[in-house]
Amino acid sequence: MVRSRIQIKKIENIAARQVTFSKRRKGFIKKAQELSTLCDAEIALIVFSSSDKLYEFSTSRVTRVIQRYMRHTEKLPDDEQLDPYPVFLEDDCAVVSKEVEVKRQELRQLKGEDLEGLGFEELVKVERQIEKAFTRVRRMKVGKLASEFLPSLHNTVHDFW
Amino acid sequence: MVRSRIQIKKIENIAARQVTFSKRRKGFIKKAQELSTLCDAEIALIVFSSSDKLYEFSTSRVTRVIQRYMRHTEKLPDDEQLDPYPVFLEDDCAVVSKEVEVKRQELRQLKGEDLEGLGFEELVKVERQIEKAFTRVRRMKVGKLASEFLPSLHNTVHDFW
DNA sequence: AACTATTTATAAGA
DNA sequence: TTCTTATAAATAGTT
Repeated sequence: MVRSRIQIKKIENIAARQVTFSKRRKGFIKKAQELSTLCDAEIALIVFSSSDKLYEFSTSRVTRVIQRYMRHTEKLPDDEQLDPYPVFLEDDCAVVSKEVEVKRQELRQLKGEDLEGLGFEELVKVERQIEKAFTRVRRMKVGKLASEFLPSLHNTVHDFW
Repeated sequence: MVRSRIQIKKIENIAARQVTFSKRRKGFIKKAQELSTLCDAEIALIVFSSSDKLYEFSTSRVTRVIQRYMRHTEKLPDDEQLDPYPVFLEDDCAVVSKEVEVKRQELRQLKGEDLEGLGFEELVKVERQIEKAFTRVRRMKVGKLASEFLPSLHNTVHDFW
């Protein structure tokens, strides 16, 4: 890039890394600012340094953009519905045992364990299930937060997402 | 910036704006990639064009960075391990039935269903479980992709970002 | 923190 | 959209 061209790979020297981070972060955020202004784009930018410091930029509130992002990504092709819940057939000890095994397996996979037997496509399905679950849980959590802990801040919290 | 210097203000001509957006977006995302690699930073980047199209970049999953951002700004406690897997006690039909119920409930919750009965702290736990599962599944999926489909394209895929 | 030789990004034009 | 190219901007190494 300058006095000499550099390789784009992690800078191991910590001091040098911090210097570069500081310089490039400045340029990077300037680019974000220019792009958003010139092109009327809504941008949110979250950066955690290797020393765990948070830097952010956004044309509006970061959380507003995040909210827009969530709305956008949740509209993704909704093919992949959750498999219909297996029907419980008979109150029979053997059948029940079998179901325990099935549930255990399904549960382990949703926990990200026991994945070795799955092919790529199946992994993608599991991933989508988890992604959806995550969205639902988070929404519920934020709702709880609002109703249990911050009853007087409904509007604030609601806007937050 | 080039043939002539420009003012940083909204480009009113739509075609020109789109051209600039396309060019600068590319450069901008490259800068994000370089910054994250050189400085070992975690970055998430969300861009909505003026025509409402979404572009994103992230060193990991966007929602992972968002979650870290939320933790950082909300200062949520970062403890909470996974509950140990419930032990299967007796090969007894009643117990098995009971376990089916427990598994069903756990499974529904991991799928993001049936969450009404949970309090905030429990929801945080479920969320973390899901987050971990997602990481595992994603890692497994990428591994599969590499080994099953693109054994000869490692470098290409790696260089892509 | 400043400097500056180079590389990189890019505005305008084709 | 893609390419070309002159010039502005960013920045690696140095001080």
